[in-house]
Amino acid sequence: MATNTEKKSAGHKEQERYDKGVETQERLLEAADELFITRGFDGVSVNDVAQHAGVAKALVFYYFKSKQELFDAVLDRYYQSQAQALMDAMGNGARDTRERIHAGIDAYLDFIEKNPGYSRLIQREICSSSRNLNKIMQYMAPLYQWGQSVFGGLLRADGPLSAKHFFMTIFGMAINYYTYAPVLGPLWGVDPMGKKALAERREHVHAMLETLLDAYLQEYR
Amino acid sequence: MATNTEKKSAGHKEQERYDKGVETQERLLEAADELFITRGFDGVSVNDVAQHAGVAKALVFYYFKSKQELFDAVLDRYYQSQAQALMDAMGNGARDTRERIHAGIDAYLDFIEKNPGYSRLIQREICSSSRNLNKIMQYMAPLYQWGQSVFGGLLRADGPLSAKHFFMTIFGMAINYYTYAPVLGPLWGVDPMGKKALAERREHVHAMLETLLDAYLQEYR
Amino acid sequence: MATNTEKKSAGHKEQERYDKGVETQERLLEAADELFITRGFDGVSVNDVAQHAGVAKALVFYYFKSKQELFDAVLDRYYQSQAQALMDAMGNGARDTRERIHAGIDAYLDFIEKNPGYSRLIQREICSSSRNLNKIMQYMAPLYQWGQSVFGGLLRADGPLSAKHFFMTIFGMAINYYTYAPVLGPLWGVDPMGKKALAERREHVHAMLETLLDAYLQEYR
Amino acid sequence: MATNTEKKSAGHKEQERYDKGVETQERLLEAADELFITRGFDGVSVNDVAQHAGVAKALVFYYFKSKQELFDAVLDRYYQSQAQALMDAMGNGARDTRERIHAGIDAYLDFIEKNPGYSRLIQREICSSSRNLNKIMQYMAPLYQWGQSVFGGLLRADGPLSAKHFFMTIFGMAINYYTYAPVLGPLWGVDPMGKKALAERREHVHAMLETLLDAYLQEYR
DNA sequence: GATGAATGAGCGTTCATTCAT
DNA sequence: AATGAATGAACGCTCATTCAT
Repeated sequence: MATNTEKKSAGHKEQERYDKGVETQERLLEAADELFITRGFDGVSVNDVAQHAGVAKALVFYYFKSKQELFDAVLDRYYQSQAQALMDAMGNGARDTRERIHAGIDAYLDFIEKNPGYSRLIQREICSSSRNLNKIMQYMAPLYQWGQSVFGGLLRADGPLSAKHFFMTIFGMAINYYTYAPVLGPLWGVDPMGKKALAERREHVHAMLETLLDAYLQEYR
Repeated sequence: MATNTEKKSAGHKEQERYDKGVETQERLLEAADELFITRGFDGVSVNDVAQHAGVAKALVFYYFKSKQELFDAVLDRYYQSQAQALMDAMGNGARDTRERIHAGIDAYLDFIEKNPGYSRLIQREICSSSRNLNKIMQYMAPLYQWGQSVFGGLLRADGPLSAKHFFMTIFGMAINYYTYAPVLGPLWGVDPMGKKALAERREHVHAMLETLLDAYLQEYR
Repeated sequence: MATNTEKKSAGHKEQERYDKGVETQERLLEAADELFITRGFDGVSVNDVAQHAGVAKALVFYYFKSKQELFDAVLDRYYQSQAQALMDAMGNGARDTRERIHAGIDAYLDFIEKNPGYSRLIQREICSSSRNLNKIMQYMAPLYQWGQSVFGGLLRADGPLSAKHFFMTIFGMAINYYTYAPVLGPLWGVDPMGKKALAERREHVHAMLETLLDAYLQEYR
Repeated sequence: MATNTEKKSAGHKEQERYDKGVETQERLLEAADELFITRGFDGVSVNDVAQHAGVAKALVFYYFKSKQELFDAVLDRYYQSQAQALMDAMGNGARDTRERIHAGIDAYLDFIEKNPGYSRLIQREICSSSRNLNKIMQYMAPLYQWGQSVFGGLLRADGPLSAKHFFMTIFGMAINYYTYAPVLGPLWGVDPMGKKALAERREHVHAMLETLLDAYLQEYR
């Protein structure tokens, strides 16, 4: 089966054949990505995806054995190719706690700005509870671990001022702007995802963060 | 709308039938509410709603001429019957700014805790951009206005420390805990919607708020 | 719901509405019957059935919640409306054993001749093992009981000359002619389901039966 | 067919490839055989067959230009390689009529016991009338001829006691036990295809046969 | 006000088959 | 000889919606 003996060392013809499948699969993922993000799992039909990718509907099932698996593949692609890079950026450097926190938030904001669709996709799935819950846990886990790694040692584990509440507060503060962006446009009269607006928001978040850190992490300044 | 416009008095037969109709419509709304909240617009069929309400499917179209209109009606019911009450609570009293802010946040948290489904429903719709955008604007507008009314006079209108950013930060801080509740359960090992956990969260939010107000609204103490 | 108060005692208009559904369901069963018999479960599509009945495909699922249930309904209809009549005919009368046996075989042959399709349907399902096995058991059970009731007392329970082997032999002798009828036509050059041929076959079976009874049930002559 | 037509000798590479092809085709037939027998033509997909054989789906169409032709090939393989052997066994020996009949039945029972799947496959096709009718004729023809050769000279050609009825009776008596085997298991509480049960059944058939021969072929004892 | 009957369009999925390599 | 890629048609089934009563 995979013996592949002597095949004349390939040449570009061979290459073409091999690439064809991969390329098609990639095109399907791309199409699925765009559609799932804007309309959600139930709002997208397999036909939509196939048409958007310019292939026959049956091909979707040739590459992904079900619609659900295609959806998972879209999520996994994000998770694997980019969330990892995010964690790397958050973790590296041996700076002090304050710097690590600011760096971590920056890395996370970088990630959201680069993948606004992914954030919304995840957010929507969370609102639908149950289904895909473990996929979301997979997404949250590294973020939460980062939160524990920076706040865990400084704040108590329970109560209103515990590390976990702190983390959720900062997380919400950071992500909600992007979630609500489509509404903020008409409301504020500016493009909230424009370069200038994003920089301004980032500055705001860092300022808030600094204030809170001043208040609760004084000793680690 | 619910003003019950007398209908020629009619005799008790008429009255009975009229009441029955109102009651049926109410039952349909109730059923739609429950289902749309947990599964979203595309995840619920008209049949589901009718069955859940215990009436014939065709009745859905008798009372709401399409599925979309039923969905809108669910949203409107919330908006009209409850969001208004929320705004009232936020606005009333002539206390000083700090108190008004804390009172406003409390009123909003009360509302979310009482209608956790609605929050998620709205959040999900926001993630789907475009569709129902004006419905969401309708939801956001009074909140945003409240934000302007308390922060507008104290902070400048633009830049990283403007009122609008402040509002979004507090809003995100407050709502995100509830949005992520389904994930926090497994992650934290406690029921995040339990009485004790909710009280703790509320206390946390007020503490964060106090800290930020201390830093940025000193002069209005 | 089922209160149905005062509906003007129906009249033919009411009657029409009621009949419409029953009639359509009946037409679907009729169509399914014809098709399943000639082509088997897997050889017939729901679309085929609907088209054959002259209704929309979706109606099939309105009346029968799956293709399998439609199939079962076809089988049940036979079983209930006719197999019962068969058993009645086989059981009644207080004649002696020989007469009861001949009468039973006659009743069975009557049944097969009247429902040649059903026999073949059952036969085919038997060849496909497993699936629908209990449906077939349901069909066989009364026949087998009859066999036991007439042979059980006269022959031993085990061994080559036991009642159960005797029953299977007579059963096979009787039914196989009808199963193979489509082949016998070309082979014999006559219509094996023609009136004359059927009478001849029946006479043959009785003759064989008589011979076997002479040999094994002498004492009960 | 399997005469292995030398193909220019070619060197071992050629030979290898040729053998591999034959072997693959054989493996496909084997897989198709198993599947068609248990699930019927419509219950098996080309994909099933290919997977069961461990080869690519497209190969099925390389060796058998359609699914139907693969099905026919399965039937033909049985007919050619085994039905012939059956006929040989039935025909050979120049013993007297009685012995030839018993020997013929034994050979047929041997065949059924060795190929229980084939019998059911044929039986199922018979129940589906029309389709594949000539394939079935091919199967029946030699059996029928054997029947004519042993009974034809002794009994009249027409009427209830004619050779053809006699043949059908014995044929049905013999084959039906095997056809109904899946039902007899639950019904009798024993494995009807177990060694002991088969021997018992065979003894029964010979006993019945003997009784009938005693009655109708006395003069040829 | 309320229902059962009916439908066409679409759903996710599988089919047998073709083709370039 | 053998394969992966590709497809159009069909599969069983559900959908939102209409209509006569």
